[in-house]
Order: sequence, then C-alpha cells, then structure tokens
Amino acid sequence: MADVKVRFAPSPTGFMHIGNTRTALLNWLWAKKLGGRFMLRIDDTDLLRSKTEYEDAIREALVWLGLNWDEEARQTARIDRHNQVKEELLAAGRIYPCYETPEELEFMRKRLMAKGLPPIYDRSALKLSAEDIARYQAEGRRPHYRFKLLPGEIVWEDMVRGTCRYEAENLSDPIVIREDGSFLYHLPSVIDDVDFAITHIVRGEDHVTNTAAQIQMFTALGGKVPVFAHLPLLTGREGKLSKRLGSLGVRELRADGVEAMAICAYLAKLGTSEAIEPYYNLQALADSLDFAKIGRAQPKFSEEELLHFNTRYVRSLPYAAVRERINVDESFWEAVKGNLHSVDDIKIWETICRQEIEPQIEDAVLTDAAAELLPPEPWDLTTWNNWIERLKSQTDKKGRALFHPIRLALTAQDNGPELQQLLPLIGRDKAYRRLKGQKS
RNA sequence: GGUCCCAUCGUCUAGAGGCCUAGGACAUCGCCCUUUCACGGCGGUAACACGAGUUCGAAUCUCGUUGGGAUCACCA
Repeated sequence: MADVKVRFAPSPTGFMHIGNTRTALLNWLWAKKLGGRFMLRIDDTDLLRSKTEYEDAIREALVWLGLNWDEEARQTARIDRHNQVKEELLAAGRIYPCYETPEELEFMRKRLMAKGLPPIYDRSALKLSAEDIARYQAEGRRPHYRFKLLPGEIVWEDMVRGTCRYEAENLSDPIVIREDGSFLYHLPSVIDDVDFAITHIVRGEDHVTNTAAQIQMFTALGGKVPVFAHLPLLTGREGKLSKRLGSLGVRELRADGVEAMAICAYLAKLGTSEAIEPYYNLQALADSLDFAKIGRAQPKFSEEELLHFNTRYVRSLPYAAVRERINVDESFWEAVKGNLHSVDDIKIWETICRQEIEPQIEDAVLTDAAAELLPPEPWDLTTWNNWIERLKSQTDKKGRALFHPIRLALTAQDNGPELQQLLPLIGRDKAYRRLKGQKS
C-alpha cells in the first residue's frame, strides 16, 4: 500500500488519558504496519479551551510512549486556507448562513424532542428573504454557517464495523463556522485530511455520525474519502470513560511505575480476541494489529488489570531491556525481578543489599544463633545451604519457623527472592549485624 | 424520542446451523516445585440476557422483549 498516512488529532484541552492514548496508539501502529507516516495534528480550533500546557503534556506523553510523529500541523496556523475553502463552499451553496441564536436553537431542539421528533435543524435559514437577513444584520446579528447535507444514503466500509449506512435525512446540517467567524471541528478536520493526504482515519466510535457528514465534506472538497476505523469506546466500571473528564492520565500511570510498552500492549489487545501478553517493541505490536479482530462491543478498561499486566510484563523483562535504567548488574536483576511490581521497585532491593535497613527480629534466639554460625567470606550461591544446614542441626526449627525470622531479619520484608541468591548480595557484615537486630 | 451499534465464564473474547457435553487468555481456586514467602510449572471452578419462531437440529438465522452504549453542541 503506497503512501499510507494517518494522523492523531488531539485537541489540547486536556491531558492524555487512556482513551486518547488508545486512539493515538492504534493510528501509529497502523501506519507502522503498512510502512506509512504518522502525523500529529493539533486541533486547536477551540481557542477558549486550548492551552499550551495541555499541548506540551500531549507531546510529552507521546514521546514517552514511543509514538513518534513524522509530521506535524496546527489547525490555527491554517485559518487562511480554511477561509478559502469557506468561500468556495459558500459559492457552491454547500454552506449557508444562519441567524438563530444559541438560545433559539436550544429552544427548537427541546420543542422537537418534546414532540418525540428527532432534533434535526429545519433549514429555515435557507428560506430567509433578503429583508429578513437585512433585518437581522441591522439587529447586529452575525451569521454562523451550516454545511448542507445532500439527501441520500451515505455508505462506507469501516475497518472495524463493516458496512455502515446512514440516511442523510436523519442527520442535522452541522454548524461549521461560529458567529465570530471561527471554525468548528468538522470542516477544518476534513480540509486538513484532504490537504495532508490522510489515507486512514482511526478514531472512537463517538465519531460515526460525524463521519457520515464528513464523507459529504470530503466529496464536496473534491478529496478522496479516507478509509475509516471506528473503535468501540472504552468503558469503565460506571459507564463510559469520558474523554473530557480525562479519566486516567498517562502521567499518573507513568508515575505509578507502569511501563509504556505495557500500556501499549494492553491497549492494543484489549477488546480483541487476542491474549493480552507482553510485547517488547512497538513494531511487533504493529505487525500483530488487525482491525478485524477488534470486537464491536465496548470493552471495559480496568486499571487494576493494567497494573496486574504491568507486573507480569516487568517480571518478564530481560536485563538488556532495562540495563540503561537501573544500577544493578544482570545477576542482581535476574535474582530479584520475579518480585518486582515496577522497574523502579529494584531500588527497594538495592537498598536492602547495599544500604541501611532496620531489621525485624521475630525470634531473637534463632537469629542470634544464626549470626554466630555465619561462615567467613567469600560467599557464593552455596553459602546459604551450608549455613542453614548447620543452623538447622543446632536448633529444632524448620520450615516457616526457620526461614521467616531469618528473612525478616535480613531484609525486613515478608517476602522476596530466594535467600540463597540474596545472601551473597547482602554480604557478611550486614547479615551479621541485621541478625543481631542492629540497623545496618 | 429519531438514527446507529452492542448483548457468550468475574473480565477480554472464539464461535459465521450439526465439529459445542461451548474453546482460549487474564483473574480466581487447588496441587507441585522451593527444607519459608514470592517467582515458576500443572490442573480445577466458571458463560450462550429473555421469549417466540424457522429447522431433523440454533450460541449461531428471523422477529420481539429487556438491558447497555454512541450521536442528535456556535466541544472535539
């Protein structure tokens, strides 16, 4: 497939959250799978709510996740182009001025709904006479503009939903330009998709009816209609995962020690028929992407499940994958990784092996005796067995009664890696002092 | 309310009329390993929303019911 190009088009009105991230990820993966390009487009047409703070956070999140972009655009930088298209569409009669106030529109909608009718705009603006318009102008009213939908069936083949059909008559002409002359989302999005030659649009299914209207916009602009994939929205425990309320942020997950690749693998496989399992690079994930394997039902996103998966992921990580981020050698990593919840947890064991901790003495008689039996260094993996055999023969302790007090004294932890491996890492000096109940 | 979408183990799902006494993954439970815990290995429990049809036969087709969700913004 030649010249594949996708885009992630966030509006900088909030932080990157899990829903956003999934959309960005699947776009990125699709591009990589087909050897195409990934564009970041800042949809900042809502001047009031857009903030550079959010924009920075979005970039930061994308970079951290590894979703690098090949190209970038900003909608507010393209206003001249958008206005040019406005004039063309106006001349072609595809957009038309309207003079209703938001209050009037709201009232009309409510009245229609109350009568059990769909709240579709009645196009009364199309019937305005020159005098009506002059009167409105004299009142100081400024027009907003709607895109005129042509009657008929709108059909497209969706990569996840299959054939989609909408009767244009069931849709309301979307408002595309505000009273103040600024653009709403619909039209600039299509103009930019055409101008930047976007071939595939992957987005949430909250956009399906927009897609129906936008397909007519693509056609009106003489552009090629891209291929669409509408992803079922993620839901949480209590209904939908709001994109505005920005449920769970990427920043928070990162701060909680969740690996970027764990987030990506989890989000790419959630809602598919494939197992959620560790992937160690995005390209492998991309190669496995298949929109046909995404179900049409709304999957439930569970932070708990993600955390669980992250733990599994971290424990499966080979040393090479973390070498640059940690200060321990391979044998240390291999010894403790089975007990980590996050890569950062390695610090707990570094502290235990190299720094000072407060030992917990459960059975002073036992641990005292154990301290005295400690063999001289050097220590290796056989040290533990020899030592514990001698200790066992001197006491009548065995099993949990024997090991638990020693583990607590040596590590101050209830559980952890095998002591056989830990003991040489701790060393005789610390081991002795801790068994004696001294901070060391 | 109109339009559109959805409904299988706790969760994500396989299933396109007989291969289904419904399969997998995660979670959970048990066993084994480890002279402790954790890690690991091996097993078990657990589901076709409901009601009518069609058919020799339905998780699978049809209709209806119920229940979810999306959208119908001068948000994106």
